[in-house]
Amino acid sequence: MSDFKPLDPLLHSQLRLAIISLLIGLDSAEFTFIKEKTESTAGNLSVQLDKLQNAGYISVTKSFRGKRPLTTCSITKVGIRAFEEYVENLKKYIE
Amino acid sequence: MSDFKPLDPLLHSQLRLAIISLLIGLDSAEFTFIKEKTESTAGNLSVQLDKLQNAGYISVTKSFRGKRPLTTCSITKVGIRAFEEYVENLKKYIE
DNA sequence: AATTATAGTTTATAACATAAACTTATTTAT
DNA sequence: ATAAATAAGTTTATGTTATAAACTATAATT
Repeated sequence: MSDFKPLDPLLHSQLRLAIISLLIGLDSAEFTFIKEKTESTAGNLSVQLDKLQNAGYISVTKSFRGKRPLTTCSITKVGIRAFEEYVENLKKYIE
Repeated sequence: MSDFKPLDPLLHSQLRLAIISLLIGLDSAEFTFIKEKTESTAGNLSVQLDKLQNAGYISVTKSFRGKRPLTTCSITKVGIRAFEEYVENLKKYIE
């Protein structure tokens, strides 16, 4: 029972894992907030958010605050489930 | 204190993590044993063992069993320390 | 009116993970 | 004795990734 289960490659990435880790504790988060918390560059963040969204792990809403673009993200149920499974599998590697 | 510390890229890789995870519980392990346990291909394993060795995380000894080549690996103190730190950092992401 | 700041997106590139092909030697079968 | 198959890896090729750099568009400031 000490098998190494495959780790979801979408989550086994430092930045995407940090994003999900952050979102799982929040209702939603803004692009700039995620950027600050994860200390990522905007470009990298933009790309990784896209991937998570395409996988259905997060939902991304684009709107405006005043006249400025505002990108808001939140984790989906699919994302939560994927994260839980990832963590479960990962633990076999690190315990 | 919920900062996302950088994750050692050498360990944040499914196969290398599995290798280290395996070796940390053993005195040493043979190439073929690691290959079976991690369900990796020989090529991939060979490459990843090289990387871990170059980083000083494992030591690799090449000898012969009878007339066949025999590659034996074991984790080093540096490797143990790196793994411990990796796990410590990783936990911030998954707790 | 220029410059700087905000909020991102798109593109380019270097590193990576992985599989496929290859090497060298050893058994086993014909 | 020779050919085929197995063992134990290594090397090379390739497709993906992560990341940074460059860019776009608008807004605020000097």
